[in-house]
Amino acid sequence: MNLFQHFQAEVIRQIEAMAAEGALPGGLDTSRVGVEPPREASHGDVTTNAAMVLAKPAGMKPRDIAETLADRLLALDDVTAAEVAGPGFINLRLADGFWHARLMEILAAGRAYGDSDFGAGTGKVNVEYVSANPTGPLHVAHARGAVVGDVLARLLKKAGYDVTTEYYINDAGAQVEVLATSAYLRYCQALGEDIGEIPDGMYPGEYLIPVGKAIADADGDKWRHVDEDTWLPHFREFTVREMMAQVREDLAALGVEQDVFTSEKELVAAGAVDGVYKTLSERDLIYTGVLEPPKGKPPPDDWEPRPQALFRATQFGDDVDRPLKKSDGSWTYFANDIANHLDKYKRGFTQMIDIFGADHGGYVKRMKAAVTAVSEGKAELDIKLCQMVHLMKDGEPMRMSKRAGNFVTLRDLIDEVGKDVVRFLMLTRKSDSQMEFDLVKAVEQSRENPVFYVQYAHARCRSVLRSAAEEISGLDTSAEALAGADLSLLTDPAELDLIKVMAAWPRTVDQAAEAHEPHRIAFYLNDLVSGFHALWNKGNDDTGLRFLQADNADVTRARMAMVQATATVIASGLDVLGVVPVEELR
RNA sequence: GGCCCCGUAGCUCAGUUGGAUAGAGCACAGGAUUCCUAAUCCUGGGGUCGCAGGUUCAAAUCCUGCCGGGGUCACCA
Repeated sequence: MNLFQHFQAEVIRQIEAMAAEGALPGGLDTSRVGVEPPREASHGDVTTNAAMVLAKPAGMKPRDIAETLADRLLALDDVTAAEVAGPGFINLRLADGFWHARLMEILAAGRAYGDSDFGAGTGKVNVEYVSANPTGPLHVAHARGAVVGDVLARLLKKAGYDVTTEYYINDAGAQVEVLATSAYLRYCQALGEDIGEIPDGMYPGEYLIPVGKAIADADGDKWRHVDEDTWLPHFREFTVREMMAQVREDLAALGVEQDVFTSEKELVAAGAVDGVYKTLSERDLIYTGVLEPPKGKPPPDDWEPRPQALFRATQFGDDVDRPLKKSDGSWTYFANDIANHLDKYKRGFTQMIDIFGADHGGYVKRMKAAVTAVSEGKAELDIKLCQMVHLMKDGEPMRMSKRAGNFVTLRDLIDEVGKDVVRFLMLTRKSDSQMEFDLVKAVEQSRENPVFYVQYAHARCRSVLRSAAEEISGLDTSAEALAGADLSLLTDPAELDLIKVMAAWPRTVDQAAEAHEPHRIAFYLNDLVSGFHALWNKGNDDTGLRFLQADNADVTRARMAMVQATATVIASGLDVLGVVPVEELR
């Protein structure tokens, strides 16, 4: 239960009742009435701005509305206080029993706690991420986008959205030709020829050596004595297939498995781009024009003003119209990507989310413009830009040179710190902020390391539950048994505070999903867990607060219910992050 | 030069889509362990929310203009 949503509905019901009694004008717009946690915990459990939002349209003073509304809210079940404060806030305090009921809810729901129907019925959502060139293994720069996309998708699913995850394979460009040629060199090498240095512009990576060898093993020297036109298609297809297999393997190692892989090449071959061109032309959204060279900076050496087919992106908010064809007559990447997004629209997706690297920032407006155009405004595209990740080692920046071939692959990173650490830490910043990723700090076991901090709390919960089962005979610590505990024994403010954080989980899920901000889950977990560690340590000063009370089975049972619930909510959050909660730390 | 992102405590960052007296961690100063893992916790100081206007009951948040950092700018993806 999203308790804030629950009380929002109550507040609106009371407003309508007031209108019916003539205490408020009828037909007021309640869409801006919000129910939120107060900024200050001392203000209560939930707060509403209703009186302030309604004051103007109702032609009344906020405090007058607030007084009446507060009286009505006080009469509700579970509300123990309703105070008017500040310019017209109404602060509610809720009964302990309400919080105990939330604990029951958690025990009953298990890790599904926080699942909601928030996004149900809003249409199909497509999340596209990674979408790297199949020209080599994924490297660290892809890690952030992969995690952000994957966790966003999991988050949206938890919030009830109908989600499909997708990888758009950029297998149609010139880079793929270069890749095939590079693989051909390795093929010659595998046949025993001396190929010398890999020429500039080719892919020098060693990962192509096994590809060349595989072809040599399979086909012998049959490609050695034919024209490039003959061998190129085979090498292109074979190598791309190999690279994609590796990409999928690397993603799987990160815990990422996408539902749909769309090939740019196949899209083009199927005539999808021609279709887009035709449709847009018919709607007069394409014309032949000449672009101006960029101002401020000297234009590229080979710049020449030439007429080309332009999409009227400016009609949809872009800064300039964008070219659809290259000088050799083939489609631009953009043209193909329009077809990609139209294809998604045709497959029924009205909400699309693309995860891009920050270097594609300049591409955002045109892609949004294109989606608006091809869907005639019926589909929405949100683009999340992931800023750069700077790899560090114990505080020192790690300089990576792609030319020297010593760039760090995604696989290297996973092997070094583990997939769960990569996944969690990538979400400890909002995606549009740059971040540092320190290989040493990532595996440190200290308060500074949020992954550890959260895992430690979960392990502590499990540890207490194990100890309780051992030390108190006859104590059943299964969730089912604990659901029968007398929770009214949980009365300490510190205990209730922890339960309140747990009860905020469903709202966190809804809000993070709506905002498309998966990092909020990591921050929530940090908050939750710090509440748990704090309560744990209160037992140092006050032994009466320890979870385990050897001489009081009833209290222990109630506290075990709380500990079990804590572990459950942590696990529920880690599930969204795709991180496995640990039973113990070693 | 255009566009996009960022600018919040000494440092690293949150800030619930416009709410009340702006919050954490690190660092600094002090304190807690006969105990379920002290791998943790508690207390304290520390701020012109880059600057200046504007919008309104209310702005770190929205608008405009500057300043600083990063990214990007036909035909690559």
